[in-house]
Amino acid sequence: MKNKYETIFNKLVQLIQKGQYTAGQTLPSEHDLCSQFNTSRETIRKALNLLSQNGYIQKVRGKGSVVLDRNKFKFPVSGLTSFKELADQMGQEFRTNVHELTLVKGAEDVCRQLNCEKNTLLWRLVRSREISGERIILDKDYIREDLIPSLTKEEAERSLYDYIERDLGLEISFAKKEIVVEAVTEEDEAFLDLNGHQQVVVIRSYVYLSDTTAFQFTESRHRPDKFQFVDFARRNKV
Amino acid sequence: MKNKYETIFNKLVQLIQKGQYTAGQTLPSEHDLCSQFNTSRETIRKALNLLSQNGYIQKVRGKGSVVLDRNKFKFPVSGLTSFKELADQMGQEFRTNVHELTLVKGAEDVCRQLNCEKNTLLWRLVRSREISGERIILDKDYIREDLIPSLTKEEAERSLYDYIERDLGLEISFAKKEIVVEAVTEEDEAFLDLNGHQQVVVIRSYVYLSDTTAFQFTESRHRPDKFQFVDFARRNKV
DNA sequence: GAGTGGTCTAGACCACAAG
DNA sequence: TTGTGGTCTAGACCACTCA
Repeated sequence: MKNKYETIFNKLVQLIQKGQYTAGQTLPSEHDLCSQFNTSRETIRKALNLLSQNGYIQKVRGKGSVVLDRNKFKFPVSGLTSFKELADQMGQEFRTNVHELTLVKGAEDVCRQLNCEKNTLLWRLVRSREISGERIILDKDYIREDLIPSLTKEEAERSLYDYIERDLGLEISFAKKEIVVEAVTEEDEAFLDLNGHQQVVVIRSYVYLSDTTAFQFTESRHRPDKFQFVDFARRNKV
Repeated sequence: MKNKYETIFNKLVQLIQKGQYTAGQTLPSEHDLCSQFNTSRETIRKALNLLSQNGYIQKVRGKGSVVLDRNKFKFPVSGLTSFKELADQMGQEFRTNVHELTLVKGAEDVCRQLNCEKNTLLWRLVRSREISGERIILDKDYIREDLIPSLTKEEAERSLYDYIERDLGLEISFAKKEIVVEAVTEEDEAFLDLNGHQQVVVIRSYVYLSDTTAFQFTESRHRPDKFQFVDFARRNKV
């Protein structure tokens, strides 16, 4: 809540969620919003761009900012949504089991992805995720020890992102994700309730800090019947 | 090539691809770019935001715009990439087979998604996609006939997006995609080379025009061993 | 302290939609 | 014709990085 435009964005999200503006209506014009929030038009436009990027509105030239039916879009997962955020959003009961938290010397392929020397010390963190009593997801994380020197089972059980961003003050900047389908491994069979499934959906993520260093590689393995990915794509406009 | 900032964006992309600026280097400062392109700083910043959104650079406060190693990110599929664009990008040989192009009365579920009355006339288009001689992808499209009155097999074999955007002048604005894994259907078995796979990866897309009307629903069914999805996510900044 | 990007302002002109 | 959003300008001040 520092930036003016983020503050305005948050305020408008609240209003939309409260039903002040409903789907199909238009928001007040940019000119009006300037008066309401006592600010310049470019600042209002930044706030509206955030709304647009998050699927709240669609801007139509000559008409205005049309409020979208966000229920149709459920939740935009594209982005850096963590398991905790996701489970919170869906109102599901969930549990995290930490199976392994060790320091290992990074294998060649992992280190290449993390842009560090072979044999750099890495945290290896293996967690299974339980929703409604079933172990659905197996998360394997590799994290650079030189960047995150201390890491405990308790922090891993809560949320890694919370710990890294809130407690350590590191800023996560962007991530690349890759989704493929692969055959199950022994690890999958050991830690997941597979219900006879032979394949899992694998999401590999590379997470980067705001100084462009890669610091984490995650492999998230999902039972296919419980996997869903939602992406909300826009055409480029700035 | 109308907008100044898009022109500058395209120019900078060219320079990066030609190796004028390589990974790890920084671009000239925003101030310098203002002089070079004889424009204002906000305009330069819009061009740089496009570069950032497309994974070419990362901006670091106090330092500059760092050029990223885009090979590491291959191609960002998140967005409205069509099969043709994708195949072009990957330099693969591909072929499209049109199996069905008919006018049908929309079933209830499809019409609800397309935000139109039940029994509205819809084009039903079924295509399989062949890469290196294997039929890997089955695309099923439902398109509102009132918006796209004429549609021929030839257009469907080329690129639907080309036809809609270039020939009809309609502007595609945004899309929602959902990815799930499902059991194979009889249609899959008829039109795909499944190689014994029992499940397919299903991408359901809802495509919207710039006036917020939904006009297309697509179900894209992929053989799991050939499926890959790459997503490039950023933190919100405007 | 000099240089970088991040935010913000108060204008301007344009393209487009709708009455 | 009026009102809308889209683009663009020429400044300003701030926060951050690095020598």
